[in-house]
Amino acid sequence: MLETTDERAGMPALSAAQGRAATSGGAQKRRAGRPSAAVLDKAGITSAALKLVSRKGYDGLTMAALAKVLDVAPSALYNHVASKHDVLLLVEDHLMSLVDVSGFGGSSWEDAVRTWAWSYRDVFAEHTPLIPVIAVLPVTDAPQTLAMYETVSKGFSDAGFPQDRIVPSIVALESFIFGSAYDVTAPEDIFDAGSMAESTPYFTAAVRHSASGQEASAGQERGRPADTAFRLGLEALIAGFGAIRK
Amino acid sequence: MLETTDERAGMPALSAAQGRAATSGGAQKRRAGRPSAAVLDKAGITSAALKLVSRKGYDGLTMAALAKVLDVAPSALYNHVASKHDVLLLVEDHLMSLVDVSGFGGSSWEDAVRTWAWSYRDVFAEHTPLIPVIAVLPVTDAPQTLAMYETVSKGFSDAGFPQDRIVPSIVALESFIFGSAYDVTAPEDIFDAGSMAESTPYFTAAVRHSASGQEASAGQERGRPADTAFRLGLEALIAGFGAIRK
DNA sequence: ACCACTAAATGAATGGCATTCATTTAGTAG
DNA sequence: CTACTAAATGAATGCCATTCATTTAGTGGT
Repeated sequence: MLETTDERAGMPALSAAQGRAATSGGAQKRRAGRPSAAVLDKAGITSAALKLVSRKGYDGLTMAALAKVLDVAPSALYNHVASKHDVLLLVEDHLMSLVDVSGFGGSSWEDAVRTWAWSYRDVFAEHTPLIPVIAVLPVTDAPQTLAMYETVSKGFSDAGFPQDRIVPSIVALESFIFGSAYDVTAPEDIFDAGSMAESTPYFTAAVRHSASGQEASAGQERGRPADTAFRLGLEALIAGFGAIRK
Repeated sequence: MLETTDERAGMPALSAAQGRAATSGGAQKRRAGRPSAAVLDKAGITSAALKLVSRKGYDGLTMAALAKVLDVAPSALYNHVASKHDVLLLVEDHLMSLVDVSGFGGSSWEDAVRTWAWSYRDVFAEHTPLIPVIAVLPVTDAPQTLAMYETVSKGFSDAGFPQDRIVPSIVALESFIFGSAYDVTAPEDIFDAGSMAESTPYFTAAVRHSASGQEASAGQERGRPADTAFRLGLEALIAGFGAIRK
């Protein structure tokens, strides 16, 4: 009990506890005490948190704001999650189900990794504040995350990876993906040396030429500087790891 | 004025504004009003922040705690930095000077990159809360950071990299380094699937075999799981990027 | 020598935040 | 009927970054 309350359905995650704030104008407040029908559950909290994040960003994700969206007192949340960190874990695990692992099983190992890595990066580029949470998250209590690892592990195994290289390879790819997700959110002028440009001639020249290298792919899909760097690194990792297979 | 106050010396960064709290028992408080000799400066704030972090971690780095270490009222800090974020930038830039770029110029490009990447990862593994700050930090107001980029850019240029590939290559390496820094801090049992192990056979097997792969290097230098993954990824990137050179 | 200005400190707010606790009410097991 | 547990409210609590009015000290100009 206590943890199994909402894991039954798995996917839908948008079931109970909606509409009150939407249908009623949020007018008459609930009186104190347990309501006849439960207002909150983990699935509802998760989807409300996602809505809130997409509207207001992670700065706007406060327990108070979350409670307001759910038309509930902030303290009520603590009957369902132990802390704000818990809420972030719920969100994180939900996002993992959005990562595209469909290539494993169908496509070649190389193409499967490409599809997986790009979608993984894209998902978390929109949620970089979760990266410190994920990167250190024991997988135990994150079913979607575990499911992703299982699919990817099987893909590597089927591709002929020696057993003892599978986890390190995945970890290395993930590290690259997390770092690259930050890169997506960096400002365009991140490498503008400003007034110190004269004292850094090599760097300044390299930045200038990378910009002109970009012009070729202007208006293209995946043509931002962050995409160029990601593609370059990813292809190197795929080539390097591909050579490990027997 | 206003920004140039402490950039003069560059390296030492441990000069002014010390000892007051250490020598005097912190007994008699300073009376209000500007003191004859300035108590605070950026170098002092930076080194106090570093001390505080090493003693109490980043959770312990609060403006109040920092003020206490410096024997000053919290509001006094705001005469020297605009925000806590500013303090983090000072710390970040100082840490960049600890990254070992000495390989560029002496060693082969491969060895220089190895030295640089390992030390970069090691430094920030101890300071992961700064990663979200760095990854998105315009380089303009971070002199040490800029200096590092200059040295590395020159190393890549001298090694025969085409100009338009230098920045993307460095960015890709950095992304991998940042992600890998998190990995160092992950708990040992991060991949323990717990009760769900039966439903994830491929993943569970891979985790088991990666553990036994580790035993070989038990007690070794750079033998932790995070080190294995980092080496694997780094060597793949070096090999892949090395092929770009003309 | 005086005056205006700026720089650097104190100390007292301010508002936001996560979290806790006492209380109330509703279902449920014996 | 009676405990007990679950799920809500609402009123604290304590911490945190930041701001502001005030005080004092040095500095440049006349």
